Amino acid sequence: MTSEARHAPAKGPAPVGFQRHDHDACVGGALAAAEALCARKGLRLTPVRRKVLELLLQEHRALGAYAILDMLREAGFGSQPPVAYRALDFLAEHGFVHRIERLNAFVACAHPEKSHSPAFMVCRLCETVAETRSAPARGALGAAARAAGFQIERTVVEAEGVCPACADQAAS
Amino acid sequence: MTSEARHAPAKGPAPVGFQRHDHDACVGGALAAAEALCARKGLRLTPVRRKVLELLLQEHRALGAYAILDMLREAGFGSQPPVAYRALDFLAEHGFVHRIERLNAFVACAHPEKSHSPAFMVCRLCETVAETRSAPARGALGAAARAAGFQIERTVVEAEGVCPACADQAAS
DNA sequence: ATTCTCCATGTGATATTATAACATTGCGAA
DNA sequence: TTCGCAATGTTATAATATCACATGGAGAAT
Repeated sequence: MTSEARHAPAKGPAPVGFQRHDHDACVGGALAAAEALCARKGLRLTPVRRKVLELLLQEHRALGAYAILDMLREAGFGSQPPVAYRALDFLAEHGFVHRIERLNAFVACAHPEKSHSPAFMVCRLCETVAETRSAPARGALGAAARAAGFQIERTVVEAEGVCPACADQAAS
Repeated sequence: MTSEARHAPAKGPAPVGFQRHDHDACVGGALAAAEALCARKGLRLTPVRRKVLELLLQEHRALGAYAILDMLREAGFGSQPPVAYRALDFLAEHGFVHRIERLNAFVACAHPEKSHSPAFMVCRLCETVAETRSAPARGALGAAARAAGFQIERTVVEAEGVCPACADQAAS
């Protein structure tokens, strides 16, 4: 047995889709893309909003609103909950971040360009989150909804399990 | 426009799968089944636990822990949060109720007999919840998980939208 | 250029959801 | 009997989220 039953949740930038990658380029690119998108759509990516997005991109995993709030405080922004929640609401509304219901936390969107129906894989050990796409309304759920006359507007799909890194560590 | 934009959340027993049905039989049957199942598995369906299950079956929609707690108090049980949470934890662990992450609330399971991977349809107007089955690990999500080496243990699938009753009311 | 309006932000207070920690009780097994 | 254990009760507190209202700054209307 290893000395910790649970991994430290914060150990350097975590993987996207559990893969290592060039993180600085990833963050910079995503921020630039977000700015371009906001400019095109007439949205205001204000300093707080930009900072929150940057923090989430930097971490590359789900952060709670209060963790974000702490970081905002350190960066010189307001430090009351609504500051964080408002920025998160804006970013989520426009698809730059997603809320992970299972964790009451937020994660930067992996492909904010096109609107999509996201699905997440959440590691129960290290809380890393990977995003993928889903089409839940296409399968059994969609059929049930049509049968019941229920109009689906949005779907929450979150798989809980163990990521490759934690599985390796547990096996060792 | 009707006089209320949002339905009252509590108006008599709400539908299962949005259909009307014989509710007393439904509650009684489910309670009896739960007792039988507990007896078979050596689980203790104590008075608090039974009461919580009964309340959820009776309401037939998602209730928050504190709503349940109020009802427990009225029924003469302990009135501190752990009383409700512990009963809910037990019931959820053994599949008698499900937690709706989107609402931070709980709903009685529609088919507790067999273990299953539930999916929910949650009306954003009246908060009625219908349960169906899903096989999310079978589709795109499963493929992504296999590709990433992620081991799925459990899935949360919740569709948010408008139920038939609310859609009718909005159209009228 | 002034004023107006709107949206974003800042702040204090509070609501809602959830858990920690510890005492007590009651039941079945040793 | 008494031991152990699981369930319950209770106090306190943590974590998450929203309300309400004041302030400030950018662009439009005048």
